Amino acid sequence: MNVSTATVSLALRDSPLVAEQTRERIKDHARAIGYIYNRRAASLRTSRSGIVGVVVHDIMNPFFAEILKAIESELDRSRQTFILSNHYDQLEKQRTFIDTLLQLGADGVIMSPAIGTPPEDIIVAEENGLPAVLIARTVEGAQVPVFRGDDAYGTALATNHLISLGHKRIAMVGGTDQTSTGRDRYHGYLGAMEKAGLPVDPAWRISGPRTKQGGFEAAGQFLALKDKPTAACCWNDLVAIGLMNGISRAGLVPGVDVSVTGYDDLEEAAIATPALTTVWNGQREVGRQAARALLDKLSGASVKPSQELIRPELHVRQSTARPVERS
Amino acid sequence: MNVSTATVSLALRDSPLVAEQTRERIKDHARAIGYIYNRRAASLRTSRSGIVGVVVHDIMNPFFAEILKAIESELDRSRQTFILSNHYDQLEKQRTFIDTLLQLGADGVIMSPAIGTPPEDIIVAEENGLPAVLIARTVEGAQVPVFRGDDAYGTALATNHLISLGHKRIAMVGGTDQTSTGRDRYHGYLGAMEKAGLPVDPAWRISGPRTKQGGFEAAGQFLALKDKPTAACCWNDLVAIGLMNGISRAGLVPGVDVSVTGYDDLEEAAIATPALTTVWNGQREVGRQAARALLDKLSGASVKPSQELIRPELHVRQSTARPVERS
DNA sequence: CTGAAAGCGCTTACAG
DNA sequence: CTGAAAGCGCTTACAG
Repeated sequence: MNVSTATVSLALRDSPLVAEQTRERIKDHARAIGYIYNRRAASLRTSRSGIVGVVVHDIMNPFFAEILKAIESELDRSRQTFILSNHYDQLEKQRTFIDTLLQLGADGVIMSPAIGTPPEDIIVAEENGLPAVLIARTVEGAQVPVFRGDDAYGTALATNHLISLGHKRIAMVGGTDQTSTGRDRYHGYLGAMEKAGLPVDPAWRISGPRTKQGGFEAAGQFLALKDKPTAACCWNDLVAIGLMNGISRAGLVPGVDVSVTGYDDLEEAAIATPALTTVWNGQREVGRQAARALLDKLSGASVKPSQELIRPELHVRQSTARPVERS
Repeated sequence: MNVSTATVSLALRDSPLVAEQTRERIKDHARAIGYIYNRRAASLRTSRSGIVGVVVHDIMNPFFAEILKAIESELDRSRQTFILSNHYDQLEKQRTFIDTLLQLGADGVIMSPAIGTPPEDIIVAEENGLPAVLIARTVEGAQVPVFRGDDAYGTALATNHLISLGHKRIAMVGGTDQTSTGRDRYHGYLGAMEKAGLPVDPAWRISGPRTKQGGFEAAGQFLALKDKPTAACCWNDLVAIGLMNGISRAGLVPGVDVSVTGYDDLEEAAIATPALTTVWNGQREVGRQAARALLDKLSGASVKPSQELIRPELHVRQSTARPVERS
């Protein structure tokens, strides 16, 4: 060939500094010998890796499915490789992952922070050249952009819907107060009840469940409540569907004997039996905007550490109806 | 500090070549200045990256959840970083991913190959130093280890169970003949029917659906069959649950009017209404063994390109019962 | 037990 | 438009 490595390097990256003919000749030859570009070497030199990390509680949770898909398609477009990881709400796992990203020289990270994430964890990452963007949950004190749904508004939507149907005793099933999301959703429910002048019995708060299995198991507790509520405002669709399954198993009919609302509007909500009334959470938007914000940061734009709240929408289906007064 | 970089390098990796005192001094100092190990540089030098790629159709599909978790925990133990990707059964996406792995100098790849993967794709990867292990699906002609369930045996289990309950007209809903899995499962069903001397109407094969949504939509087609089958042997749990939802929506009772079997035994199968009779597929074993095999390959052991078939088990629940003869 | 030197495969000024 | 040289941050023989 008789060209210098510099020329090869430029040619392969389509630099106009190389004559078209030379460029083609080099490219053909590269293809012919099965040349494999060594990104480690390039990255070592440029300190850009083309890698973006994404870490959430559990990538297998369908709640994240749409978010991740949106992130994936945004990043694909910018030819960034993305590395996914679960932290299962364990700070240690999250730290190990961030460490790995730093060692690999990742360009940035999108994270749904684990419960108890101190702002320092994020600050340290940023100081070491790993810009971060948060999704779904906030970390107080971390000066980074956050993208999530307006959770308080969303559960208020669901609760108001139940109230307007005539329900007065409404339980809130699932979720935990240890996350900003959990607190916000609970407050949305409380606020709606208060505004309607309805009393709230602390026993109506069944906290904890976050999965279908959890919702299923919570059915027993729910059905055993004295002065049983006529409706349940659930933490998410998984809990709602599990709860409905548990209610069916006990011989009652969800959507008739007990009204149930979900949260997230998973694909599954529409085909559940009965079809689930739920709150659409804008997951796709969350993913898209978070990825965009990170890419902006990477290209040097100054992204201010704002809270972006996506406005949820109520999707009414068959799992909610007027209360049946048993006398 | 006054030590050479060589000493630092050795000290940080706990080499016995460095005096304990020196080692501690170096480590303390590294911590103090917030030293971050540069894996790109190390990898460039050693040509070992500590990265393993995993690519499947869709990581959000719950079928892969247990497999991925098992792989994750095996790889974690060997301190390998794993990079996950979806190929959505698009060869191009799969190729791009393998290319990325090659460029990053990944140590190996575990893949559930996309439909139509030619053996060359795998051979090229291996020749470029990226050993591969397959899960769930086989690629004829690729000399690599494969780990999957014994699909034909599994659907035969389900079909025989239905036959033993007295069903004679049994449909097979979902899946595609374009994958080895699809063909194997269909053959298991066919074989069981034949062995029992039962005729099979080609119209009973409703191929295609692989998701809950797909199963839900297939309900219409199933219920419209002339001489409607009394049972459906489904491609997987998602299809089965979707089908049951569709059957309910049409006013029939799954598990009574129509018996339904699933495949995979997802967590969800046990809490479906009715609880789903299904075939446990040994996902955890598949993931564990595949990861082990790859790690063995990485550590230089010679791993023969065998087919490892995990033996499935039937889990009987409430979605199957004797046929109701309507006269 | 520790240090000086070479080299992994790129990219980027700098010369020509 | 092309080439020679330096350097990114490690690890690994090799000397001492």
